[in-house]
Formats: sequence, structure tokens, C-alpha cells
Amino acid sequence: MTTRKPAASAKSRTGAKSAGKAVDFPIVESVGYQIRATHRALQRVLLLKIEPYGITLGMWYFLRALWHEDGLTQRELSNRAGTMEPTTLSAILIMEKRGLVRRVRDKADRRKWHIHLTARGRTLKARLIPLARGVVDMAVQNLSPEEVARLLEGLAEVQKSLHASLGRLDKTSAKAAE
Amino acid sequence: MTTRKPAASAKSRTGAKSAGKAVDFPIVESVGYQIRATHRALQRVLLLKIEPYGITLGMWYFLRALWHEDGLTQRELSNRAGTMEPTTLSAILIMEKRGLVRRVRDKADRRKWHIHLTARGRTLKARLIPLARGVVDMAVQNLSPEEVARLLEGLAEVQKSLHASLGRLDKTSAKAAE
DNA sequence: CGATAATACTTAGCTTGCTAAGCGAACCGC
DNA sequence: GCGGTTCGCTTAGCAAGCTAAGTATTATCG
Repeated sequence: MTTRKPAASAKSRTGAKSAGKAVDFPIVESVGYQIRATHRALQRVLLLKIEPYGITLGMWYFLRALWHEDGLTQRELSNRAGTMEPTTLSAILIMEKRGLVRRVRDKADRRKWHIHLTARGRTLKARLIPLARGVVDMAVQNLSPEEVARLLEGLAEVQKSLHASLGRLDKTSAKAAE
Repeated sequence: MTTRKPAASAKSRTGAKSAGKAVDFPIVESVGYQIRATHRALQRVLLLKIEPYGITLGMWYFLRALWHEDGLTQRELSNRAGTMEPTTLSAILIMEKRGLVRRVRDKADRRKWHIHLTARGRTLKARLIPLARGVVDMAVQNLSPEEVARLLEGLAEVQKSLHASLGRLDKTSAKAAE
């Protein structure tokens, strides 16, 4: 039962950067690997904290968005949470079933649904936001505020490059751009 | 069809840090949100690069581990890749089906299986490692080597804190710890 | 006005990852 | 030397996310 932790003990950075000449690319030094590992560790801890309240990770970022701005449409929610529409939809349906949100059709444009928090959904904010903040604070406890800021900037830069690259790849394969 | 990108345009950092007094916790400033977004962007780009070779993300970290050290057992592979055994198993079975690896039972301990690359699996290394390195290099192109090192250190610190916290949480709920 | 295009959501089906629980092989203590 | 425990893998089933391809509804243009 022993709760295994697959960690990786990220040591030995900046070591043999170009030592292995051709095809050696130590996994532990890879930004990709570390991002993935950090993401999963964070998910795991957050889930442990929020699941006692009946909230899953799948709902989390949508609730965050709704607490900040109620009545969003599904597309707006997708954009806020950074997910595709089908992902958003299934999360909404589950949240609706659990009585956290209500779907209301737009009067003017009947294609749209507005997602509104119920009283129950709204109430959770006061409990869960501090809890989430606690997780993040714990996660960065050994970093100074400047280091955290640099970490966020680094991540933002990486995302910018990746999105730019994605744009290029899309255009290449689409070909019929405009 | 338009290949939507849910981005998020991470602007406005360091803005209203402690403005919202109590329960305002801007999602964009959260390390958790940014880690998740970066992870997904990275995955997407990597997938686009490797799928022409018939490799999926599910196989990727296992191949990485095997290229570095062939003949690992499933548990060893799980530890190297940072996944749980069932995840490892299903990836192995798929890779076996695609002719990338072979499973060989341990003579001495018949519980164990050793996973060996086939010639086909081994050959891919020379093509895919440079490709992956290209993705990572592209992703960090706007960061100096020092900034990349700091990013990795930051991620490692965050993971360390998270794993420590996980250990505590486990012990709490297990209670019967020796 | 009517045909066509665009928009907003939905459905179907897949992938990657997990936990919980099972099964056979090896080990350990008496 | 065999009964219980541990170990390594397996099975079952679920969660979160995606793409591709629908279905309605609204907007647009001749």
C-alpha cells in the first residue's frame, strides 16, 4: 500500500550540457519533464484538499472563473479556463448535476447558454479559495517573492514561444490560410 | 474548423497583488494555473512533432527511459517516467503491439518482466531525440541559459515542497505509520 | 428574401493518467 | 516447510482532456 512517490530528485543540472555529443538528452534536465512532474504533483495535492468538499479537479478552474465572473457562456468559460468546449461542457453538466451551477439560455441569442452559480456553488468560494492559496503558498514556500515572480515570467515566456510555434505549425499544415 | 487556441494571454502580472483583500486570487497569477497551461502547450507541440513517427505522448517518457537504459522492469520504468504501474503497463502493451519493445520474463524472479527495445524501437532514438531537443530549445528561446537554470531550480523546489506535503498528508490519513 | 457562412453548443470516441483491488511468485519466521 | 506477508504485475473502472464531426441558431450578402 505504501503510497509510492515517483519523484525524480532533480539533481545534476548544468552538468554535461553538451558532453554526450549527439543523442544524449538527460530527461531530468528537460524543461518538459520537469513541467510535467510539477504539474502532476500540484494536481495531486490540490485534489486531496478539495475533494472533501465534493469538488474535483475537472471543476476547479471553471469554478475559479465563475467565482470571479458569474454568468459566463460556455465559450467564455472555455477561454477563461483554457480548455476546449467539450471539456467545458462535461464539467458544466457534472457541476449542474451536483447543484453547483444552473444553465440559462440567452434570450437574445438562443445558441448561447449562460452558466450561473447556485447559492451552494457561490458559498464554496469562501472555503476553497483560501485552501487553494494555501496549496500554492506551500508549494512556493522555499522561493522568495522575486523567485516566484521569475518563475511565473519564465513560464509565461515558454508559453509564448510554444503558442507562436503552434501558430506556425498550424499554418504550415493548413496551407489555405486566408 | 479554425483551430482555436484557448491561450490566456498572460498579461497583467504583479498588478493587484493584495488589492482584493480577502478572497480574490487572480487565476493568471497562480503558479498552479501557469504550470497547467505550460504543460498543455508543451504537450501539444511535442505531440505534433512525434506523431508523424507513430509515437504518442503516452509512449514518450518510457521510450526516453529505455533509450537511456534498456531492459528495465515495469516498476523501474514507472519510477523513471514518474507514472503509476497501470499507466506504465498500458503504454508498454501498446508499444509491444507496435513492435517497439519486447517483454522478457526474468529467469530468477518470475514476477518480473524486463522491457527491451526492438531494433525498430532503438532506431527511433536518433530521429526523435534531436526533435525533442528542438522543441525544448524553441520553448526556451527567449530565456537565457541562466534563466532556464533558474526555471528548472524553481520547478524542482516546488516539487520538493509538494512531495513533502504529500508525505505529511499521507501520514495523517494513514495514521498507522509504524 | 433566400442561400450560404459563421457561431455556439453537442455528440462520439479516443488518450493519458489515476486508484482500488486482485493474482501469482517469492520471502520470512517459526 | 508451510502460513502469512511482501512484491510485481494485472484488471477494472473512472477522470480529465482532446479532436472530429455533428445540430441548431443567427448573421450576411447578393
